[in-house]
Amino acid sequence: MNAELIAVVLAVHDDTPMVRTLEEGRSLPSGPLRTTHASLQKGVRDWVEQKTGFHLGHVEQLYTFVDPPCTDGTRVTRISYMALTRVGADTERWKSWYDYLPWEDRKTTVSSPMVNVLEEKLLGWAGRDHLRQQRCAFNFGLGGMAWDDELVLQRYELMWEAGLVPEAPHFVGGVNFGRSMTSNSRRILATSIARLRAKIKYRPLVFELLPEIFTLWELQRTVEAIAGRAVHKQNFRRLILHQNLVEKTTGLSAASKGRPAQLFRFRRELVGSRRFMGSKLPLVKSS
Amino acid sequence: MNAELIAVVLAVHDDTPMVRTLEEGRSLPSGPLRTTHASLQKGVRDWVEQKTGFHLGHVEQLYTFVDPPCTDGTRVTRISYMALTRVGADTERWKSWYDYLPWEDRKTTVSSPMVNVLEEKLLGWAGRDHLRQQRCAFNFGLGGMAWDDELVLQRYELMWEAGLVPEAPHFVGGVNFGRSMTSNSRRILATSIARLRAKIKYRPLVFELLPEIFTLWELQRTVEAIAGRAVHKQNFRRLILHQNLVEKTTGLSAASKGRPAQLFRFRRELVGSRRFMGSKLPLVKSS
DNA sequence: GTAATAGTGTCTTTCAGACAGTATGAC
DNA sequence: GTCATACTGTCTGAAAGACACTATTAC
Repeated sequence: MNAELIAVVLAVHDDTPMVRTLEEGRSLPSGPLRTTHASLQKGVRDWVEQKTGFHLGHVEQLYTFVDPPCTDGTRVTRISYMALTRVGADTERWKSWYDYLPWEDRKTTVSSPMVNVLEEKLLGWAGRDHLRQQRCAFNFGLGGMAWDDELVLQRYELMWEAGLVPEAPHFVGGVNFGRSMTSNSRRILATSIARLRAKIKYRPLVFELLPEIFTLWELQRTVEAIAGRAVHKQNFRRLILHQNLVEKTTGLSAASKGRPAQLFRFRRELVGSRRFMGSKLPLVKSS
Repeated sequence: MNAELIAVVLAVHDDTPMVRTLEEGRSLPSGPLRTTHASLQKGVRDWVEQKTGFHLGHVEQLYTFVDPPCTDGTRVTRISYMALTRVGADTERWKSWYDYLPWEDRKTTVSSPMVNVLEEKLLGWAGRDHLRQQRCAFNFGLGGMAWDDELVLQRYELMWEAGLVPEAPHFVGGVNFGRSMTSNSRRILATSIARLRAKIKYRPLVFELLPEIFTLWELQRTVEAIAGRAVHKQNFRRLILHQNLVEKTTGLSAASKGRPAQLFRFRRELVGSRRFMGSKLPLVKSS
């Protein structure tokens, strides 16, 4: 056994982006590549679907790394994968992304006390170093710079470098920003979120996280959950409808309040022959 | 030895994007991960720099895959990397990308006989299958659809599926579109080109392929070589200059013909704290 | 002067972003 | 009717895209 597969299994449940975890949320599911597996991707699908019973809608490779060599000279290769699924209700083992990376949720935590402390600590680490200051400003959207939701990994790595996460050997202690995980699992989670956030802007991946039939408002809330940002409603609608990637179904949503919404279906046959929303989210200015 | 590193070493020489090859251009350099290597990336740097003497400016992981298991149950994990360098003159071992993927060079080969035959064969394969037709149109920019320079891998895979490359087990024979390579090397090359084309649009990677001092025209020609497309000169200038990522140097270029050009230097200190050209190339309409 | 390349100014079209208003349900 | 949510139409300002023009060299 020389290759280990790590899976970041993601779902969105109740407008919260969730990740499937083990050991009270301290690690990610992983398993060895078997000789019966025809490929790495098939290996991931196999044991995740077997173990959890979930159907994985989209599986994609993230990153490969090696452990330091064992005494006998062999070393384990670890290959991380992102997988999207629709079920995410088994709430014991599913945790919100933002439990681990709370600063990534700009929808609710902008200028929260946590973020204020975080920015303060970062700038303290930067000190008079102009380059560090620039990196902090760019990656965390400080000093008037725009927040870039795709820089998830860079932000985690900056936190690591600054010793603000327990995973770092030079952890300064004090406040804990989000739950930590064993070894580099939180880093892998960050990689996965970054990839997903980047990709939903040009590939129709959101639909893997939604039920077959959905309203535009549900679609928007799912995108917002993933991006961690509020999206401009009317412009989002315009964008989606101009793409012709969704089509109306006959029904209407059961509205508890207000006017019932039109239901839509993803035109799945167009995967592989269409782009999606032209690479940008229609954000609202407030963020 | 259970992990093998494969390197796609790229450079741009004389406005031609080059890749470093072995065995008369039929394979890519590769080598085993040693126990002395602290990480995969260090491993790649180590043996490429040792073997070739080139300094690698930027190294980035591409994709990992496994061979079918050996009789003893072990299987080799192969991890591919893209590496950028500035030297690319040892012309024996360096080949143009477009020798292998000639249809990717839209600057010179749009509506060439080769492309015409290629499109014809693709549509022949698609037949009456509407989905296949759509995929061909989308990926190869047929029927009025725009050419997307980032779909390098998708195009190669479509060629493979259609049996138009000798690497495919169901190769239909006849015309060879570009040089083929052993095993899946051409696929890895395609992955690398796709990654680079995508990334130069938002990260300042081009400068790793240019000398320290360059003119805007040289910068543009390097970008064009990579993207395989002609770029609108004035709009490209505007884009670059508005980014503040390059600064004038005192000198002027030695002009053989025409007015000498201003020389520029990349503000390397801004890597990691800047985007680059806002995610789009200013193309010229003719393409 | 011409040829050739470098560089500037500006017009037009497109689209992101924002706003105001109408429609349809529950009560 | 009010409240709440769904949906439509349109204005504006900032870029993308395109075009016309000036500048500086070699000959």
